Amino acid sequence: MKRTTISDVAERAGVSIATVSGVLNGKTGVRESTRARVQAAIDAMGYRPVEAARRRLQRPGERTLALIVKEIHNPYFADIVIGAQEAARERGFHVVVMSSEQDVDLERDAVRSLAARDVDGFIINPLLDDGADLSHLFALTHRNVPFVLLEGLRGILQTTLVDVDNVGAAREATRHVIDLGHERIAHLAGPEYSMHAAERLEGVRRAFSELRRDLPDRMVVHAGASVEDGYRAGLDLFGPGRSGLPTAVTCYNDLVAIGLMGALSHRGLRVPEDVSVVGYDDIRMAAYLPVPLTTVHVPKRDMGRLAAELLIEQLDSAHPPRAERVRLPASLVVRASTAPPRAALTG
Amino acid sequence: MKRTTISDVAERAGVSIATVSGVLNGKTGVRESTRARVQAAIDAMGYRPVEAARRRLQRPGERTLALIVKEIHNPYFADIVIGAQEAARERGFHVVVMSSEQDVDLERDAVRSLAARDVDGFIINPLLDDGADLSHLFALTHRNVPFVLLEGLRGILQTTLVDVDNVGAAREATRHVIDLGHERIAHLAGPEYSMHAAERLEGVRRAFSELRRDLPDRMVVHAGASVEDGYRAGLDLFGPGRSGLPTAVTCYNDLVAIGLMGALSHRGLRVPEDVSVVGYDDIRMAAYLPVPLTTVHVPKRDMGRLAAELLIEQLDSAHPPRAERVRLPASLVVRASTAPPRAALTG
DNA sequence: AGTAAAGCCTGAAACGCTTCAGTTGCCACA
DNA sequence: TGTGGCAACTGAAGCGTTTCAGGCTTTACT
Repeated sequence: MKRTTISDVAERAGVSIATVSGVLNGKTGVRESTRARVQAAIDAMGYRPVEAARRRLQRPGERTLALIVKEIHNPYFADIVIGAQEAARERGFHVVVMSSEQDVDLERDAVRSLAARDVDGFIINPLLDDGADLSHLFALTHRNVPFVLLEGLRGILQTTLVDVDNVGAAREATRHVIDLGHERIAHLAGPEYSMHAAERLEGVRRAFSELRRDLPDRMVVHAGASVEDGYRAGLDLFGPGRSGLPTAVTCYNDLVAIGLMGALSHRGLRVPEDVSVVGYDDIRMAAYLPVPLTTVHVPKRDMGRLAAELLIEQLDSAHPPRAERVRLPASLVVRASTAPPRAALTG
Repeated sequence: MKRTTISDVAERAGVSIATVSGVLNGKTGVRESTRARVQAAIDAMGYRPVEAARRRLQRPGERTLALIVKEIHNPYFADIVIGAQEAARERGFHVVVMSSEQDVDLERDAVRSLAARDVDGFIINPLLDDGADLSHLFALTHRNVPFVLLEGLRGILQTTLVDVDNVGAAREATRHVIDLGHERIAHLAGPEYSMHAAERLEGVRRAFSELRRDLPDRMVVHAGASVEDGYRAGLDLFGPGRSGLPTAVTCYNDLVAIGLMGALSHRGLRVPEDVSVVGYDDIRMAAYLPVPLTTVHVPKRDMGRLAAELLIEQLDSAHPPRAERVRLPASLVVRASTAPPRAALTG
């Protein structure tokens, strides 16, 4: 069964396709009786115009940007979306979002399907897994579809990257708890193959090595990126029968920190009295938690804005897409979840 | 400056457009030297194929669903997205997300722009504001683009609606705290023109009226839907110099409840000892909070799945889109944030 | 050297729509 | 009755691709 087209409708209504087109587009100069007849045919046949045939083929059409995030649940991305949407809207663009949910195949699929839908440009927070098959990104390059990355290595791809100095910020966060007097500090690291996770872990390591201190392997646990991951890791880390418990924990992100705080509470430990907790991202709720979270503020909204702006700039200018790396500032905001360790207080 | 087309490239490379098309699509039967020459022309001119001209015009193309949410920050929608994405993927569809951010114009725009991009169907959580201008939805009906709603009145539109019994669930939640012995119960209601908010408030009212009890106006505050809204409302509700403070608060959603708990903590009040708190939605983190949240579990993922399934069904079947309302079960899950009031305990 | 088979490339139709210059038919007016 | 004007409609071109039946070269064999 072939799809019903405008000529099927025209035939059925006994008019020309031009008339049907007129009805479809609310043009004047169609007699009411004709309009009704055409509309009846449309309804009867369940006709639906093929938009592809109108759009770019005839009109300039609206322009849209696609934003591909790693996990739709993370408020980190929500703010980036908001920022990108703002900037895009100001320039007459729309933003559609797809989530790869940490699945490389989904990411690849998303890029392909959106590219086939004439999306004008992409903002992608890519999954950088082991093999790092970036063919879908190269395909974009190949077809002159511009994109901006939100995570990744410079140089790997000839394109723009918007991010923050994760190593530096994580170092600063770790330094904060060290300076507070903590000795046993754990780090709940993010997903294995995430560049962000690697960078933040590197920052933690750097804070230690700078002071010629040691970060024991057991103090680093790869937890994941969700509240539940943080909760699980926390329950485990502070499990019964454990000795040498950390007095401070830095987390991959705020979600993990929130989960950790839940676990601590369930273990009867208090924040910050018993354990100091540091997050990362500064998601909106961080400041409103029962114990406001000390965390690294990442200018997510600005990142979204900037990514969209740079992308649109590339779109409108000629073809040379510079491979620049824009680093926005990120810095620690100290709230109530960190304090000197009890030992230091009483000692 | 007109857009570069395939024939511009062909001319420049000194070949026919068919050859360029071949190169573009990686067809075999193109000499390496030719391919290189064509590719050079493509690169030099920054040529980018107009996807609209290929897609539906020639091929069947991939099918995609659009999901329009009210606020990208609410994890409620994240779960719906996940569910819809799962169901869609199983059936070979993609899902793109747009957020209206509580702005009717944005919603209208989103629908229009996506419809123009040949999205096959919509799942929409519509904004039902005062005037309730639904013209963009009628436009969809008019063009035979099927859609499923996640909020709204039956009958207003001839279409499918997937939701839960908000009135019943909110009633149950309120009943829970009443049964616990609370007398002074406040409700942090959602955004003014939200149907969900109205239904939930109605449920609260019903719980009271069934018991011939009174719900004073000052115990109902329209707070909004975010953590910050809950925090603000909480700070205000439990502000200094206030008397007759509530001993239990039911909230529009979990985010608001989280904000409220933050405010209570900052006011030196404890949950549930001083104040019981009930949320709504059962977002993922609800169970992992320091004080696990008593809340109404809404099967968000299932709602997403179901919405996608029903939509795809409509897509594949003939044209009669039944206007059915599917109600999924929602029920209270009692966790640690609710307890009998102190008075009741000591009394 | 002649020819069949391969390999490479092209012309033109087709995809489903919009648009616009006409054409037709009708009515009002002189 | 003739003329003009207008409203309603139509035919065909054109949008940027893909596709496919050939056509022209080259290669490989005899």
